[in-house]
Amino acid sequence: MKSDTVFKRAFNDALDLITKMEDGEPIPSENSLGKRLGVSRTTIRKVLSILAEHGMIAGSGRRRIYHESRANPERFPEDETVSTSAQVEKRFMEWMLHDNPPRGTVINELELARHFGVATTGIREFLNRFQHFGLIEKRQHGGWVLNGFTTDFALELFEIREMFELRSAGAFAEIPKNSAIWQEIESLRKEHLQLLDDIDHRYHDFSDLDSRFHRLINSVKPNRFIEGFQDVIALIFHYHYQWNKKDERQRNEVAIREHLTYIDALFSRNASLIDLACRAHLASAKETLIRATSGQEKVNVAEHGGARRPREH
Amino acid sequence: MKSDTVFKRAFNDALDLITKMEDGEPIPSENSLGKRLGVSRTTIRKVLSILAEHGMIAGSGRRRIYHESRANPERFPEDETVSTSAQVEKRFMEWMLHDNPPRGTVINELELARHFGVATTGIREFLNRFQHFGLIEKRQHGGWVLNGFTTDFALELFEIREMFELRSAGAFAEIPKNSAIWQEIESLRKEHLQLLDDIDHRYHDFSDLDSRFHRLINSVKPNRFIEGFQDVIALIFHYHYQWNKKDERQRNEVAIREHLTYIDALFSRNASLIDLACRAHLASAKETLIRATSGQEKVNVAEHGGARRPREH
DNA sequence: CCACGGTTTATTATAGATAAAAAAATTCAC
DNA sequence: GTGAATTTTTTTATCTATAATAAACCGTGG
Repeated sequence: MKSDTVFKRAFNDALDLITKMEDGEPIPSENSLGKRLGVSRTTIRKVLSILAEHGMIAGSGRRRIYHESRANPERFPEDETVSTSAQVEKRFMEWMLHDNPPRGTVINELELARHFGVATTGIREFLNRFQHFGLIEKRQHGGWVLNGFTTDFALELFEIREMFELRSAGAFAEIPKNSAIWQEIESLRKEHLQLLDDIDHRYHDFSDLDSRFHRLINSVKPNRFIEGFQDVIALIFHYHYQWNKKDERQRNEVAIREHLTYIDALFSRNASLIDLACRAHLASAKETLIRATSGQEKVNVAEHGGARRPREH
Repeated sequence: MKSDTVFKRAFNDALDLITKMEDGEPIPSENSLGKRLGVSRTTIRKVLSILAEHGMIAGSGRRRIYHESRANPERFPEDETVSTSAQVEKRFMEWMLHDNPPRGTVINELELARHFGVATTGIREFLNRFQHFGLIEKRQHGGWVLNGFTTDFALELFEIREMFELRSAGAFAEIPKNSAIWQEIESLRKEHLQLLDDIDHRYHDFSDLDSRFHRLINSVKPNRFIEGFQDVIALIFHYHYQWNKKDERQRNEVAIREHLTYIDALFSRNASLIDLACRAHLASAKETLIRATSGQEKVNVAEHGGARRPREH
């Protein structure tokens, strides 16, 4: 059965919205609410009907008004507002990056499902999507093995990341000054400065900004495979930032400054300056990630190759 | 319910194996048969018991012998020996490359499932795995859209392919002469020559050789993301070769000769020679693929970017 | 007429169940 | 006591079912 997480999140959001209104103020139309909260009208109607049951909405049809009441219904807990698949991703990544299970660990679908409190279908679906992130691998007769969040992983990830980003950043040298992209860069630059200004309180906002910045750079010459790879990067870093609290403020501040240098280099439209700034930033990001890995040694090539799943055809 | 395709293929294979035996010859042990056919003993036992029912095997336990009989049991049809997921892949790729549905076509799971004669789960699982091949994309509220097998696709594919392969091929200049890899290359070279020798009859064997050749090149400096990308390449070409029969013999002959030049360049361990041969071959492969695409124009960047699924976090 | 609420239909996300296949444990015969 | 066969247990592949959600359709009051 599909979970009603969409409804629950919408309900919470609607509650926040509605309690800001004046007593007696008319409720916006179902369509506009739907658009505002990013859900369908079906869901909005469900939310409204519950709200009405609680006596927070009076009237019906076109004549609905907010009715301030002491009966303040409870918000749904945050956990229940995220979809099963998102839950699985979160729990899995936490296990992976936090508990750091050794490479070679085999993954048991049923066990994981029970552990995460979801059906096996959810696990399977996740594993399939997650496959190309390089942290797990299919075995010949079904089943999955962990590759582990190792130094190898970080090195291979960054080899590709550097290739892709140097290619994209390099393209900036050729972009005419009147291109719209420069404004986007400039506005990101401002965001960086704002964040830096309040770094002591907002340092955890960097993860998202980082992802948007690198995506923007790689979007100048769109390539779906590079964009797909950005998803890998974003996922790894998203969870890595969440977990690795050590020196977080400090690390993020350094990274912001590197970004600013990088942005200046882009504006200069000088190919070698760009190249330098790009390499410098990526090298430092690599360092940070590698320090967080389990540092297991590289397996020899033969075993590595042999473990690969033979394609079927 | 899991399908018994493994059993059926094993049965067919066992039939082939057993009918080559002499009357009265003892049957190999269950373990060795299992190893030989690549299935578990459980499956072998099932096969043997059916074979015994047909009177092709006499005796039991350690004393099983082949008993030639006129009761020649029928092989299972080939269709029933491929797993559901493999079936889905095949049918989907055929639809994609052959019927060439226009980009933007939305994919209906239930409809596809009925059309392919499988449960929706099979379709979902395929779509999830297939996502990163760049031919389909997730929409915001669930559902999938086709990106289409377009010229754009081919161009983006080859941009990455070239990046990766130049990186790997370049590494050959540094490999010491006594490395084991040179023997592997040499043996592939011989296979190329053999194929060329009998090109009129065996030209369709090139697809597999091609894939093995490029995988070998990219295996010198192992990187899981590059290996993953080889899967994309292999899949596209596998089906492309199957479908595009036009000038097939001719095209493959040309490609083989390019490979031979490429191999000679590798043996030379001269970086610029290698670079040249690699580029030449990839350019010609790109040409071939592009001619097969539907040639739809590139969509503008804004729309392209906008269609991307926003990550949740 | 047209934007909005009411109603119906289509589609997906996810649970749950089960046979097939693999793996492990046990027994047997020489 | 060893290699093979038998039995049991574990795990996956795959189907079916259904609530949640989105989307389409429809009538009506201003």
